[in-house]
Amino acid sequence: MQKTVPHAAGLHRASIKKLHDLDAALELMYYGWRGMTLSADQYLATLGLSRPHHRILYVVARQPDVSIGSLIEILGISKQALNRPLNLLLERKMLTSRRSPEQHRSKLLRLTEAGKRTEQRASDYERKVVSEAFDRVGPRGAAAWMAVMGAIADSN
Amino acid sequence: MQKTVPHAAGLHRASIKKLHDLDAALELMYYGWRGMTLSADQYLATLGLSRPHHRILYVVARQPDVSIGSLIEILGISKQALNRPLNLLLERKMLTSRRSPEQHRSKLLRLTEAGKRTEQRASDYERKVVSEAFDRVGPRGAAAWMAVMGAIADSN
DNA sequence: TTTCTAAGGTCAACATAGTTGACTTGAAAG
DNA sequence: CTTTCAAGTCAACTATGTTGACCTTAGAAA
Repeated sequence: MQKTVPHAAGLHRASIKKLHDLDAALELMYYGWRGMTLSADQYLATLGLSRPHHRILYVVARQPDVSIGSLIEILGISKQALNRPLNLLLERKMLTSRRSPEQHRSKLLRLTEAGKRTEQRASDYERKVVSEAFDRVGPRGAAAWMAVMGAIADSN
Repeated sequence: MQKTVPHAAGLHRASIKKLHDLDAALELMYYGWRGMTLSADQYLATLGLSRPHHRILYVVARQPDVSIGSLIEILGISKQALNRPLNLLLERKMLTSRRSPEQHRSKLLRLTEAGKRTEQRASDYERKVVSEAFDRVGPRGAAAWMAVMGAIADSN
């Protein structure tokens, strides 16, 4: 989880024939996701971190004092899958964990200053990509993008 | 690659506080990608297949007689990583591989009827999701979505 | 007080998807 | 005949996830 920093490929969009009207949209979703996360992932890799660490930092930044159980639910992964990246972040002192005064059962997670810094920088890379794209299409285009993505996200 | 069919979680979008203006967009990209691929992945799982198999089928459907080398380049993965899913598809007779008459070195890949059927169904699930979302926002919204995604995809 | 329950933590085994590196094979080209 | 190159294979590894089983801790209830 923190050793090699492999490939770092840029992977230009391959242009292949379209069989259907919507093929371009399918490919754009794939390359869009990769395009948004690529620079953030490269930054995170320099710290020996990756996507799951970022997801944890992202959520804790927005829900300070979140419990482990809630975090598991929000991230949609198992407790065991959360365990390793979470412990790495605690070891690296990007997160603190304390028991709440009243609800002594749960632990409350917070970001340290280092954690906040890292979360911000990684998320900034992603926001920068989105922001530049939004600038090209104006506020109405951005709103339409949000509407489409919302419909897709809620389609299940 | 073809045994258990785990979790199949639906994972509703978690609504967490927004620290920045564009946080909603970051989250929509994540949930959008998942929303588009979820039903296709569920279908593929019933066949013991998954995303990498679909990616192979998708490309070969659109570039019949593609060589292994080109496929590697288009998919952006290593020859060794391609090997297992590709062989499974050959064993399952979803793909055929033959040597070309003139360029006898390279192998040419094609979909069998079964391969075409599977590729179509899986891609249909994805197109259906996108199509319904596009219907809600109209052609101008769809065009804006494409423009934003194109800008994001090409941002590196 | 003892017992039950819920949250958290840990360990083992496994699946999947990728990586490098080191080969072999088979056909084309010199 | 030898070299070159595409393809194929084997091993070892990393990373991210999954189940299942089990333990610890602490609050709640009997």
